[in-house]
Amino acid sequence: MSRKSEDTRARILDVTLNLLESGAPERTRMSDIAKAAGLSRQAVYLHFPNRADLLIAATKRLDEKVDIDATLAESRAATTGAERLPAFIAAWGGHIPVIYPVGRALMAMMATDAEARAAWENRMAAVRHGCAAAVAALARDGDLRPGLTEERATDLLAGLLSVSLWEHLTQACGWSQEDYIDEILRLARTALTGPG
Amino acid sequence: MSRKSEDTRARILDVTLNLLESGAPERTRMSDIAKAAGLSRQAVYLHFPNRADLLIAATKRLDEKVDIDATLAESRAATTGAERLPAFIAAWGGHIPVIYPVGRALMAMMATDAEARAAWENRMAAVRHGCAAAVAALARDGDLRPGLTEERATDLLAGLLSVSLWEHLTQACGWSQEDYIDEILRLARTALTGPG
DNA sequence: CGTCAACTTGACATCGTGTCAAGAAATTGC
DNA sequence: GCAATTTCTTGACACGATGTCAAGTTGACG
Repeated sequence: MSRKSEDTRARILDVTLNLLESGAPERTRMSDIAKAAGLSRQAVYLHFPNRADLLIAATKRLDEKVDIDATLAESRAATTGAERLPAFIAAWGGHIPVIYPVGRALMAMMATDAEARAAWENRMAAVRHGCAAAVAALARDGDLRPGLTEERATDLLAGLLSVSLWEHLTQACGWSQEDYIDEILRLARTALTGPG
Repeated sequence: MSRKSEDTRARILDVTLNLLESGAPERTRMSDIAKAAGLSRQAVYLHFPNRADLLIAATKRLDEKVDIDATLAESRAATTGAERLPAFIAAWGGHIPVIYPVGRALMAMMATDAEARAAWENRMAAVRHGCAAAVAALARDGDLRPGLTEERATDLLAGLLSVSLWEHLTQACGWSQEDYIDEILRLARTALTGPG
């Protein structure tokens, strides 16, 4: 694993992310990626066994770049549920547009590729984990709406923070990111903590 | 257009719906459909120009079968917004599991096929129309939360009633249909009419 | 100089969609 | 009941994309 090989690998991933972000996600065939990286199509296969693995690696690279952990640390710092919920929603909600292009490509592969599906579900499980933590904080404070189990509340919050709903409101309906965050927060609050 | 041709066409559509509903939606290639209908693959192309058109026709056939219009008429009969909202949510929410198998196949095609995308968006526009009507009824009664425009409220309601959210809660999280309806109704009420 | 890793070139297999042409079988019209 | 027309079959083929294989080239480093 020489320096050069690592560089090429990184270049492939960067180029892939660029292609996905630059408007035409259907133009990210293996040959498009290779061309953009200044390589032959086969050279790409020397670094990634298949397209699914390449896309998954690209999401991981993106995570490193934007340091999602640091972003989420902020919400983990909040002690009370009432503070943690908006912090988490702002953090994840703000991260969705960043991962959306590559997430979209992965979601498109899910239909056919089991590996892509597993990778995406794995990422969503991580989000769910964050949801569960926020819900637990609410529960600890006794703020959870009566009759709502923590698990149910987590399901609900994860649903409200799904990429699909974000896509619907911001992409299809044209909401600003700010409006999206505000409305989802309001929704989550009333759904989880009940009226009042 | 003889009787026989119509019959064959209908048989193809029924068989397609059966395949989609019967667990293995990825096993609905043109050849699978043909085999299940007792036809050659090419015969299917004599009735439908391509897979997208076939799936779209299948959704239309499904609509006829379950008479979605009759179902929605019930919600249209409600006069006040407070009555109309739950009626509409129950009607559409109850319809989702019926159209889910074919909707899923169409959604999977959306990534590549522009025609499939247009067909699905067209259907979703119809749902949005129902959402708008329910929102309008609330607005007429003065029940809409202050600061929320009718359009925004419609966006929100359509998002809450999206197939994706239904899929997440009932398929991924295992909620019962009843729990789903209850929770979405509660969410919609608090989101649209505000606390109280 | 020789070796090894990275890369290229070009051919090929596979899968699913969609097309085409020639002919068989069934239905319909007269 | 026969002829015309429609429905369907058989079998071949093109295409686009993924992924594989084999042989050869280039360049760095000891």
